Amino acid sequence: MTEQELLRRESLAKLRELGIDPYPAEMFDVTAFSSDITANYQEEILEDGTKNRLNYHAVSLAGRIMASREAGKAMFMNLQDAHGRIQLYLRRDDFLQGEEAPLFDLAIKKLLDLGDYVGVKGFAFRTKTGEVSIHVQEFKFLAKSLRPLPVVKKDADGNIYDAFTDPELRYRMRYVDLTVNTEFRQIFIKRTKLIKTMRNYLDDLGLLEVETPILQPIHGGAAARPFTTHHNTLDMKLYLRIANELYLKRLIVAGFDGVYEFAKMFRNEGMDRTHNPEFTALEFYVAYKDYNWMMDITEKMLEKVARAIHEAGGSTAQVGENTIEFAGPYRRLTMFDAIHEYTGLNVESADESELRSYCKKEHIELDATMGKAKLIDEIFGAKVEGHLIQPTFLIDYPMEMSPLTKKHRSKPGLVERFELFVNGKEVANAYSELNDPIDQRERFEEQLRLAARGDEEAMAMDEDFLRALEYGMPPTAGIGFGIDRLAMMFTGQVSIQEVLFFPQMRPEV
RNA sequence: GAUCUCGUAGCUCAGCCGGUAGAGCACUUGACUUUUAAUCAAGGAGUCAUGGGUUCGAAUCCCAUCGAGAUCACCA
Repeated sequence: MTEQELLRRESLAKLRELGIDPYPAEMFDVTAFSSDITANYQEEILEDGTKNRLNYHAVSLAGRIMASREAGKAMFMNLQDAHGRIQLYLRRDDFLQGEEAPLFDLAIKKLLDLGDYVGVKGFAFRTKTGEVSIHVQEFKFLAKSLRPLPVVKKDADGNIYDAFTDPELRYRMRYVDLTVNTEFRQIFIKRTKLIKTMRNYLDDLGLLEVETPILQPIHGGAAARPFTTHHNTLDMKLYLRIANELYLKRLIVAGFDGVYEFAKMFRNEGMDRTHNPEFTALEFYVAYKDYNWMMDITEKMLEKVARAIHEAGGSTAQVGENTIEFAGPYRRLTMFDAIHEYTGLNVESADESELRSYCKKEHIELDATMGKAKLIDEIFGAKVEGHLIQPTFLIDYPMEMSPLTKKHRSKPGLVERFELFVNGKEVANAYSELNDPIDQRERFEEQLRLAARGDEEAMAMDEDFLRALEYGMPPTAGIGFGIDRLAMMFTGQVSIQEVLFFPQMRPEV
């Protein structure tokens, strides 16, 4: 243990010797928050020049002591509660009566440490230097802190000194990060606002919020490597879901005409600043709709989200240098037109060997198993994706890449699919859902052929899902949103770790 | 998985053409009854990520391992 930790444990023991419980069980009645008092405190100057305090004559607040300044027989502290900070003013004379006599000199002056949770009662006033403060009349230890927090100081101009910035420590000890770097709390508050706004919007549309299995015997609905686990009683392999799509569609078969789920997904793949092994998706499915309807709904929903999060209610979000406008309509661009626009290639008429030689020329990595559809996807990823800064619906994908999507109503070889790109990143993926069970079976069989060729991410045949489709699924539109990526965009963050409370980390030694 | 950079006191960092460690804040003791990055005086605190090597001698040079970040690959 470090010197400071040992000293804090000694303080803890001494408090107990004084009969002060450092971890009292009874509740502490909080009647006010720091931010309300600093914002609303009022006083008047009387004719004789004395001050008359107009409100907060008796308040009770609780939080952590984050700074302490002794000034002779007086003391100033900064108390941090969930809403902000307020200065406390304590005078020795106020604590000299009766049994409480040792409280100031011993307990408060010597045994209180930065980071301790305390409760105080007193009245608000304004100090000589103009700061709204609490003149403390009663002081109670609520929880002792046995480790020193990093001390971050800010001067009058707002310059920050000794900021707690090491990303490893911040992510491993988010409790320290958010205690000390309180501005990061806003990211998570905005994230929750994002989810709530979406939930309210879908509820207003009449959709039903549902929960579907995380442990799945067949990992379906997306192309990704899964986490595997084992159920002892059933003695069977189970997968953590990589998607919930096939289960939500079963519920459409069941007769719910609109369902949604905010779902943690798990994918056993690389980690970087936009990927965490577990992440959150919103998927929703609505019967009797198609992907055109879904584009309209997406525009409306994201505009609502933007306005809910934007401080001034605007419909934009700032990501680095880019101001992103979330009010629709968004540009709708076919996959083929997009590639033509940014490369001059006509992929529709080109054959596989032409695409291959283009990729070779542009140093786009390939392998022999890639078919034309996959090559198109690679070219798109390398040449187009990064340019799509303002929200753009990329529509009408080649069928081979989209085994769960309905064939295009008028364009042979394509499917009714769109992905929404914002700031050069995919944030949503939507289809007119394939509901023809015979077509769906053929698509699964094609996936099996890809798997046999060595494609690790090809989808598995799901006989139960096919059985459900055979009973009949109405025409349906469905979409999945990457909530973490949206959260990054709406909070201006470039790393997914900044929008996850507890990003995945390697174990500490 | 590959490459590059980084890991020194509780925090933020300096020291790195080799001679067993420094600063600010935090901490301890003292002074100060309206201070606020409080101030003033004195003091304590480190297995320099871990293990090995080179050397008379390693925080410093070399190798390996662990952890982190960035870029790339896979993916959302």
